[in-house]
Amino acid sequence: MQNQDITRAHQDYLKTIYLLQSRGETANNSAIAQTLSVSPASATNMVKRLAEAGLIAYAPYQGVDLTPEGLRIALKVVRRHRLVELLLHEILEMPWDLVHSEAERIEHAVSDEVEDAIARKLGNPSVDPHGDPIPSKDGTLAVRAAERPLSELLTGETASVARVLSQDGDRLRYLGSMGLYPGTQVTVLEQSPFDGPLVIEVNGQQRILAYAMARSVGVSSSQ
Amino acid sequence: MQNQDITRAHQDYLKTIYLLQSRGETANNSAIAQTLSVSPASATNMVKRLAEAGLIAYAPYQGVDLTPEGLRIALKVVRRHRLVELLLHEILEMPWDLVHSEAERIEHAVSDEVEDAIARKLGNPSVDPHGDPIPSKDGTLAVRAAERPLSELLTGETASVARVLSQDGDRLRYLGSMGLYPGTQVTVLEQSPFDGPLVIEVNGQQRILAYAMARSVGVSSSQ
DNA sequence: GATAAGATTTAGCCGAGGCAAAAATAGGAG
DNA sequence: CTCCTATTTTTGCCTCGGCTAAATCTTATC
Repeated sequence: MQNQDITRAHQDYLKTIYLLQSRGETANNSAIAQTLSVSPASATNMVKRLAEAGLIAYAPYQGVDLTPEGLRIALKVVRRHRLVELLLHEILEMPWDLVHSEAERIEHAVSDEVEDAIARKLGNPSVDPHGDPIPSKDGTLAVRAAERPLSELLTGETASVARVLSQDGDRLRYLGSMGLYPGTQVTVLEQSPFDGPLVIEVNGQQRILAYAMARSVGVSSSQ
Repeated sequence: MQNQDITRAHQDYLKTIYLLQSRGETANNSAIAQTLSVSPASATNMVKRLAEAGLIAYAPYQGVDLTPEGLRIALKVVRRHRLVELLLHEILEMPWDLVHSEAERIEHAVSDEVEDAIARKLGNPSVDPHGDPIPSKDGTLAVRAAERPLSELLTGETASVARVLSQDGDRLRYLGSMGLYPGTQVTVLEQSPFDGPLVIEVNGQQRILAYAMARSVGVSSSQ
């Protein structure tokens, strides 16, 4: 049907809408425009075209929602993005703070065959290097253990890092430098009041972590 | 300077011009248009823009030639293309007849960092899965042993496959199915006159090969 | 209910990179 | 030297996906 005139731009918009919604934000025009570094007018324009193509439901001034077909494409793009991140990180051994922006371009050049080959090589992984879940081929997401921000752990509590939400290279590198990768165990030793910094223990080392940073680290109950 | 407004289209044209010239053909308008599956008018149009950008030398009706800067970019694209082919074939274990067309898209999404990471992982290879040489980072090509078509071997002569020139998936798969990969030893047992088929021995097996196919296999003296 | 502020949409524009049809040129045959 | 044919270029057009500025709608506040 509307098979293969889905351009890079279409994919980027659909992915953005999906990601905004999946993290609980409303996918309104300004959010889309801002995420894609595009003017609000351009976003409106593209949103109208996506609606015409049957990929989103849209009524002027009312925000947007993915149709089943739009969701299918968005999940495909997200899957490719995260598989590429893993390929770059695990096989090509690139630092984890670089892989996101690289994957942003490569995801659009990956075919079904390459997608399958990467997944096979990596053993059909279910999370990417930041702990974000990878949609399966048929568009389902693995159920994940309940997650809360590291900033909300109780003093003395231990949990394991489930995902790291920042997209910013410098912040990622900083968090990585103290060992806060998905899978790492972390204990909160002390918490300052009024959203102050935390003292945590990671890999036997004590560290101080700003509250804002701790909010971008998701943890789940150990084991 | 003219740093980063080199689009995918620019890269494709420069690469095409380079490849045409490197295999001895003149890079005239029709050849470029045909290779890129584009109308002659579009080719003229783009050629003019590349000339304005200082990437090719061009005078109307006189054909084109790469400037040093244009050559540099073309070699970079070719390098990325062939590295991606190897990545797909050797690490992701995709069949060799698929990797060319996949690399055609991925090459444009690869940054310097990813290029380096692939080369590192593969041990800085100098040829791709089809035996085509990979330009080095500084734009030099390894000197290769003299090559001639398999069709020109003398009866009884043994040589080793150096490269396989076809880009066509079916033909590649066919040649691969009889073991004619770069590196394989091949002996000509018999040749029919008037450009007739050859009888060859590959990996201990006797095979019959059409003259036209034999022309697309380059060989060099064994060892 | 009126209004100001903020979000969204419309209007009109641009450049990249395609196309087809028409015009111009090159180059070989006479 | 002239003419015919094939190639190349010009012309004029189109779509995609951006942009700014202006108009319009929503909504929160009085």
